[in-house]
Amino acid sequence: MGVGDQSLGQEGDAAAPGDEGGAAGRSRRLREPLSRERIEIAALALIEREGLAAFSIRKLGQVLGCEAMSIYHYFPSKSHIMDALVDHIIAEMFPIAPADLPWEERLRRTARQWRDLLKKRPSLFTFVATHRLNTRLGLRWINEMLKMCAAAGLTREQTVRMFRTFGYYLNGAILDETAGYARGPSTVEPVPDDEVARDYPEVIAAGPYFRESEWDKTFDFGVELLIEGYARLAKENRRHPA
Amino acid sequence: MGVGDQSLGQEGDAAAPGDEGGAAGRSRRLREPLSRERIEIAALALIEREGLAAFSIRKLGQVLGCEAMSIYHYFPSKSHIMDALVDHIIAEMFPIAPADLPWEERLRRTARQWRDLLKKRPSLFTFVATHRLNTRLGLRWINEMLKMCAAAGLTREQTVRMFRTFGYYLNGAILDETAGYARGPSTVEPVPDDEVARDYPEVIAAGPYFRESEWDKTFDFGVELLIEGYARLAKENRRHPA
DNA sequence: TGATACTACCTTACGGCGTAAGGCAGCTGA
DNA sequence: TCAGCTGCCTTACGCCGTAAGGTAGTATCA
Repeated sequence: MGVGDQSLGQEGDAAAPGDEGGAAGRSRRLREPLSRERIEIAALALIEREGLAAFSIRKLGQVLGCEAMSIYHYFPSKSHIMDALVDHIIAEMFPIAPADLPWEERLRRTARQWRDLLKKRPSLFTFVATHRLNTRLGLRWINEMLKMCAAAGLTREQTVRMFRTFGYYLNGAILDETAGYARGPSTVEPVPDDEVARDYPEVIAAGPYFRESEWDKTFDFGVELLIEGYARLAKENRRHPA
Repeated sequence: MGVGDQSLGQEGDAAAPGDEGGAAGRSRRLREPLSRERIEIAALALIEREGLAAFSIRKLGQVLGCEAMSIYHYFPSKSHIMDALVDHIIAEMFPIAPADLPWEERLRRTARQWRDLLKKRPSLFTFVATHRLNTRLGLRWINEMLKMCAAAGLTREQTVRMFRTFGYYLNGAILDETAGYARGPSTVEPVPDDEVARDYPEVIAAGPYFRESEWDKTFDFGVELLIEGYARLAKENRRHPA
């Protein structure tokens, strides 16, 4: 896959190669035209296949059967692509949990939904977690979530802190599961097992509950703890109205 | 700062330029010799000054007054440097909160300590959060934290889930404050303010509590909620012993 | 019908990156 | 005196994002 074989690659991937005239313009016809949507979908797939660090515009071009610079006709920079990808997965967070359910259940479902969604795209999530959700779609989602939290019956201030702390927990949990103690790019020189056993007995004793099979339960443990906390606050508010 | 002026840069930065012989070997003497420690400290400073994305071995070399490849004499790769940096800041987490304090207070203090430490190094934290703590020092810290959690009087299983969920919350919170809604590399094309006011009223209403001045309170809100949750679990255990 | 403008995509080139391979000066011990 | 080692430098390779400018095909209008 050197530099010299681009035109070959283009024609090779395409269908119906009957009437090739030989001119560069001809071969362009043979594949589906580019579009923002096509670029985004290919990028999402490439990122999860090769990892965030290995994702590049040039490789994306290879996958799409075009030159790297052609992509810049649809997105002004790589950052703009990344932004579009974040938006792409936020779109999958709609519709949110039905409004006729109790707020506890809605929160639970949203937590699960967000987690399931992002664990399908672990590589992209390491990007999502360290960037903003300031797009229109992101704001819409935050807006809906704030309404959901308001239904718990807390003060406005408590409602916002509830939204924030629940989000903290969610993202922290997913990040840990995604890039955490068990998977992903780990320390270059890990500590040998026998040394761990000798020097860090608590870690060993905790081992069974660190396993991936326990992640679901640990995640729910925290979610329920927080929901109970919010509910308890709401009950106190009712007992001592401002 | 082109490529051709390396040797000039070396001699210019150094002290005591009295006896320069002119040979390349001479000028080397004029600056402090390299060492792992010196490289780590320069790297930490450079990362916070220029950001994680802009951090490179070549720039690190410039700062240190040496060629990029000289650094590879002390670290086999950039990844190894990053690992050393993570270890460097974990070292600052010792000593942990005194063991004679109640576990609630120890947890509170550790939360604050971890948060204060990482907020001083926001750029590095975006790396820490998405990587492992599998070094000896990291394991030692986890080991101590597990002991701290065990003092709450929960079952072994609950203790581990407590450790995990508290860590989820901590890292999620710090990450959000570090790369969150208010700062850092945001969306390339932010939504205009008047559009936010029109379409996302809940976000506007929540605005006052999203401000940076509220972050401390929001952080503590979540910490206390979790600690109360753990304490309540412990009390239930005492009422219904296994 | 032919000129014009626009769209979609390609070519070339630049400066930066991590790092493999190898060189070379100065010191240390034999 | 000389071998070997330490500490650092030189060169080069194949990546990267992207600025600048080209070019073929299509649509529009005279």
